[in-house]
Amino acid sequence: MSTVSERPPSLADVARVAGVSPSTASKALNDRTDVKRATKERVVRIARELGYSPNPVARALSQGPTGTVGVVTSDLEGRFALPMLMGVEDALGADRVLTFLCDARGDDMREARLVQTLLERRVDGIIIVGRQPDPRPSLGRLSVPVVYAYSESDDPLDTSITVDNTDVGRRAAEHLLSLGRTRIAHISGEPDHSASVRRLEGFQAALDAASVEMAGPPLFGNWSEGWGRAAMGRALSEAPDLDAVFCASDQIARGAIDALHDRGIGIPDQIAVIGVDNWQVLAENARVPLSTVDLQLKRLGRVAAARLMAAMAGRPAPGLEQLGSRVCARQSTIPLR
Amino acid sequence: MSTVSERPPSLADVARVAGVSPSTASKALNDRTDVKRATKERVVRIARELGYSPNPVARALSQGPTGTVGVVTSDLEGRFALPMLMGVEDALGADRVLTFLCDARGDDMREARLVQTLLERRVDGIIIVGRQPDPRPSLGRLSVPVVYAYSESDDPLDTSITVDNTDVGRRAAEHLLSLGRTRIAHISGEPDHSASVRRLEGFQAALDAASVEMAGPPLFGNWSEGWGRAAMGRALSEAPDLDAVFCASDQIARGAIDALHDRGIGIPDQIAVIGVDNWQVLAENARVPLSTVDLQLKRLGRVAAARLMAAMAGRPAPGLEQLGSRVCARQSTIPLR
DNA sequence: CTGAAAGCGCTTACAG
DNA sequence: CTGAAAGCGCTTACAG
Repeated sequence: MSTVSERPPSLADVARVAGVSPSTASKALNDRTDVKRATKERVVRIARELGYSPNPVARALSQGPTGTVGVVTSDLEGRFALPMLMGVEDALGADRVLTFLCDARGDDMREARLVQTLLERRVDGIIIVGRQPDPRPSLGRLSVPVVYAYSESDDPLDTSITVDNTDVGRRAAEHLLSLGRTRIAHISGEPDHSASVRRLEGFQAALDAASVEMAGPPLFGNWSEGWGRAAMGRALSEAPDLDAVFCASDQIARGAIDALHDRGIGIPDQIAVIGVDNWQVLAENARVPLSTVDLQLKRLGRVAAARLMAAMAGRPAPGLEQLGSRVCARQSTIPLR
Repeated sequence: MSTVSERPPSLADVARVAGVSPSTASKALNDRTDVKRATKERVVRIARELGYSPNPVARALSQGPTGTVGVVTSDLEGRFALPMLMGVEDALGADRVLTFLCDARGDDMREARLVQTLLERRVDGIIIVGRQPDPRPSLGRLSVPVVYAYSESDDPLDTSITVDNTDVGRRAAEHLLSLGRTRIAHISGEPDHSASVRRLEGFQAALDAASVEMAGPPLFGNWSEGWGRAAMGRALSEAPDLDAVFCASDQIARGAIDALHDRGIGIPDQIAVIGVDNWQVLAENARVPLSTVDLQLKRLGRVAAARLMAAMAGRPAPGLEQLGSRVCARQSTIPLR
């Protein structure tokens, strides 16, 4: 237990001890030109000795940028926001720029209020993290830059960073094809989510390119394990000679694995299974560890933060940027030797 | 798309339009005494008309509190921090107090740096969210109040809010006993986690109180599904006449359910299963929806924030506060009629 | 009941 | 190269 510090040393304290004016001390500490080398070194040394750290509140008041950004999410319950948050933190450098995290709870009014509050707090920028990869209404022009992550803004002049879901479908297909599988079914999620639609498109395109036909029609339902269990049964009756299944989420894939297991069907020797998300706790702990397309959400967070910083520095990059994904292969597609 | 606003109106602007001095305007807006009623109303009206909102940065500089708190977590990957964060946000009121969220990534050095950064930012208080319910080193006395949530501080003079894990074990046992089960096994997690130890204690105590003997020795391993699957088999050979099993986490319980399912054992008619965490995506989607002891982490977050606000208001409550849990019954213990 | 003045801690033209 | 002065936007004794 250290003792309670009095008042933390101010610039004025440093200046007094160093025997210079506050203005000079400020310049010395901020690497401004026109400070004698010796003076600068002395000030810096004394600042360190005194344990001086500039008061960001005061600095913000006089200087402009506050060194804070706001992150508004709607998915704190879910698992998508977290990896993105970590990426944002990485890119921002938690020591330099701090993030205000606010959860809109899926309420548009609440979101508007939060954005307003962040603006009042004079954040330097805002990242809006969506919860579905579907377009969402733009916030319009604000007094600070805004970047939309995961869900794109419906205004093409805004900066949006999302997952390229056709790429997801394509990679899943190519992975299975590369293993020699040709009787591939597809179990998807909600039919009206763009994630479902785009993943199917990419999947279909890759099959087409390989002149392989999909085994049975794509099955749409929801994103749950229960649906995965049910749909797997249906897929098997549509195409009894299946040798692989592409599930549009890890939860669905977990259900599919259980359904196959119950029928005594070997994974991956008889049927290979691949999911989407790389949600570790689900994928690694499946009875057969699950191969999956990793959305690389942490990277998405990093890119979003990088674009935000660029915009704050006066270099906005309007438009939609879609990030690629990556297959993470485990035993559900690649048997242990 | 609204247009970019010029400079937001300042107090001085409001004062000028209202024909009063900035001091008077400030008092009027802040409900200070000694302002003529009419004056006050005029200032308030004009402030509203101008869309004035006080600059929190300036206010913080002159007044003291910044209206911000820091939350340092180590579990952004995991699922425990999130519900707590939501509780914190609820209690703080996201419109009044904003939270800086920082993830220490399980690195003590990084944690120390983050706390330092938060202090420099002049947060009004700090909440340290742990990732295991084991004691963690105290940060010592800081210049602002600190509350430890989930993991308690090793200094009893700090304010810590945690889950009462003996209560967890007790409730699980009482729930199963109330259903008439008497041959109850226990599959736990890591043997050296206090969560494991305390949950066993509570469980044992409740069995003792009912003069029921535990079915076989408690099984320790880790918190994973894989362990749950393996341990369930072992529990069955230790006590073939089992009629219930208390798993120390939902993940373990999921594994146990799978193992029982594979053996054709009916849940809950033959064996009832209860887990801990109420991690919805796991519990609700199990092939038999999982009964579980809910840790009420959101509430824990709310309580932690409430204690922090009390401390910031000069009413600290040192010591450890352990919060009770609650059984959330689903079909794995209560059969559908 | 109102306002002039000082101050929170820093930065930045501007003079010297 | 250095420092006095003004200012960022607000609050709070203190005088009137």
